Amino acid sequence: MNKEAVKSEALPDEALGLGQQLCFAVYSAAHAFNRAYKPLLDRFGLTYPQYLVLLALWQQDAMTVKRIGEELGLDSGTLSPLLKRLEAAGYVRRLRDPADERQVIVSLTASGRNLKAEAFKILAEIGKASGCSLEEIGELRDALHRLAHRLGDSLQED
Amino acid sequence: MNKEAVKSEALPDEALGLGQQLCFAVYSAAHAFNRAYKPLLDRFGLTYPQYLVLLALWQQDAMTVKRIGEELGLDSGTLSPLLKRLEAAGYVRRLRDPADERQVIVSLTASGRNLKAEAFKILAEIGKASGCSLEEIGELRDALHRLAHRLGDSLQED
DNA sequence: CATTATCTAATTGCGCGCAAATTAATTTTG
DNA sequence: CAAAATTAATTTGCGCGCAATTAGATAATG
Repeated sequence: MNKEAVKSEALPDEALGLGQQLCFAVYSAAHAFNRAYKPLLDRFGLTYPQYLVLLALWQQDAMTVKRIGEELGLDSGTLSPLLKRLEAAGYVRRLRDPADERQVIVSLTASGRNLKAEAFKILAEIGKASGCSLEEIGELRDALHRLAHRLGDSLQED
Repeated sequence: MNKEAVKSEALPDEALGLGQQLCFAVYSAAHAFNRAYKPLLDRFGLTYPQYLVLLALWQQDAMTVKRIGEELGLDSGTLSPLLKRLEAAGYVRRLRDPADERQVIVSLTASGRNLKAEAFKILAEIGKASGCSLEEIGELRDALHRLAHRLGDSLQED
């Protein structure tokens, strides 16, 4: 009776180890980024998800809540209160679209636009902390995007 | 006046794009894993972080809250209520260590141990959804672990 | 041996992240 | 054009994740 015959899944016990799991590596790296960004963003009274919204708006200003949600992969239940806090902090404005009153258009304020210059410094600091070359960053990033898309696609197929 | 002279940071505007950022790729992949695991874990009444605790306990049973926190990178503020829910679900027991009453030892119940067999199936499903070869998974995982450690180290140095 | 310091969990408060329900506006349709 | 269906955003409820505080136990110190 060999090993293969005993375990039909062909997965050894160690396969369940935390350190073996890709999902846990991603989970840990996400938290590590959060912790690394925190002291850099605290100065501006921003959280990391709020910073992501600003990144999206610096790329393309005046988006609807739905559009921002598509960019970040978040729903309005998450974004509505987050955007209110960003507005209270003075970085964005929220205005109903006169052409379609269901929609809310989120736009940067002058203060929000000014923050973009600081973002380059933050990016440089994080880049240094990550200790990755630009090539390494590019490869990792693309591999993760492919992974996320495949995981997302697999949800539809059920 | 060439481009380099204009921008002292030497970082082009596109560098701030969401799609360019490694941190956002990690953030998105983490959420994608969460969403992929959700339907698989719902059957057992588990959340993804609770599943991670079980992974840790299958590897090494009867750990203190502090030890589990070191394994997962979480503090007692997160773990205390999470472990109470895991106990209420019948998967673990929480007992004060008689030798040191400050510590709480978390152990698997029979029900928690039995779940390990299901975890192999979950792992196989996620592995399929990820669409990664074992080599690819290994490389990505190791690259992310190195990244997380470097980001964590950089917090000490300030 | 009593005081102080340290350590472990638990608790509180706040901001995500998501499901589900709600409200209001627009579009589709019969 | 009126009724029904769809859409966008908000709200509610719950579980992380983390900072800060608290309570209780142990260790270190004078």
